[in-house]
Amino acid sequence: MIRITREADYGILLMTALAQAKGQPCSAAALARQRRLPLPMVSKILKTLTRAGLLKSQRGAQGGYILALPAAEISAADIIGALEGPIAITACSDESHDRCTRQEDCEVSGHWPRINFAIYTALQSISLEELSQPLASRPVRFHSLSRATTVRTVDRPV
Amino acid sequence: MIRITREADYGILLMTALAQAKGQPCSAAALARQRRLPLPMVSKILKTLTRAGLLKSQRGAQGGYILALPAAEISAADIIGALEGPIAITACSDESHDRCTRQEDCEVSGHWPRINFAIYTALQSISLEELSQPLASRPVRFHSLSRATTVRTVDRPV
DNA sequence: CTAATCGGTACCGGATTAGTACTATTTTCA
DNA sequence: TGAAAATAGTACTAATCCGGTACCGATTAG
Repeated sequence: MIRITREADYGILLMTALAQAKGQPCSAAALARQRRLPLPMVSKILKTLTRAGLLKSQRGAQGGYILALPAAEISAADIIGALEGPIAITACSDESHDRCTRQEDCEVSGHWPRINFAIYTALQSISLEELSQPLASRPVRFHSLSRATTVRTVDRPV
Repeated sequence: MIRITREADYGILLMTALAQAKGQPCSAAALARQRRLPLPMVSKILKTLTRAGLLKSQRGAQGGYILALPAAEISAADIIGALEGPIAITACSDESHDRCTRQEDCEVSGHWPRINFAIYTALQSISLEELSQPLASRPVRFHSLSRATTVRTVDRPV
């Protein structure tokens, strides 16, 4: 399973909360209560998102965080990217490519960027605005994605 | 950064090797040598891919592995899915959804499937055949994906 | 019957991540 | 002017997860 860190997971939860607050500043404590997440973690994440330019912070009493941009202009890729660094898959395809000493033999190395780009595009096509609209009809349950018809997979217990 | 396990990474390397071998059975040892990967790991991965129906195995002397389907009919999603389970992001969106006790408060929970589906589609659009063609022009270096224009991210040292 | 090869399970060490604690800085408000 | 509220930053710890290994059983060719 492709994975992102819990930090990014929480990040999306927090950003949607802020999007729904529509301009009203929210303190880290209020957000943590609302989403039932550990406060220190929430603080940390909000700080990172602020440094990334996705949030604006106001210190002092009555302070808090607000979105730095309209929700429509923030994508899932932005949020995840801010919290996890550049969106890229695999040890072989990020900046630390140097240590991949078998580059010459690694015929696919040049192909990972294509895969990464596909994923990046997919994530960028989803805006925070969409994510923060409580969906009307109850969840279409995609949870186990149907596999390709020609192929069966084993379902590992997770 | 979004990550897959090294298992899936190796899996793609091995599958491309087998695709290039075009029907000629390859032993685990031969593949490990060719790709310079640790043999036990290679064994493990090939076994999993076989169980998933992507490879056929032949035991005994002169045995080995071959693709179970034409390379054009195998996608990156198939390979990654076989090695990592269903393609899904985050603890909150897979089968073990039960343990996500804050489901009611979690407005986005219904949206993860959309994100997952986008990624799944992106991965499925890339066939093993494409991946195993040594690309003519040397790698377009996407390595650091350019971020959204409106947003700056901190580059964590990886 | 022997060697080669795949099949399966159990286990360990190390890296990464989640989470915490503490302190400094800034701002509001009485 | 001082106290309280809130963010900012850094350093640290504990637990989880993953890569990798070892070992033995099963199967087939010659």
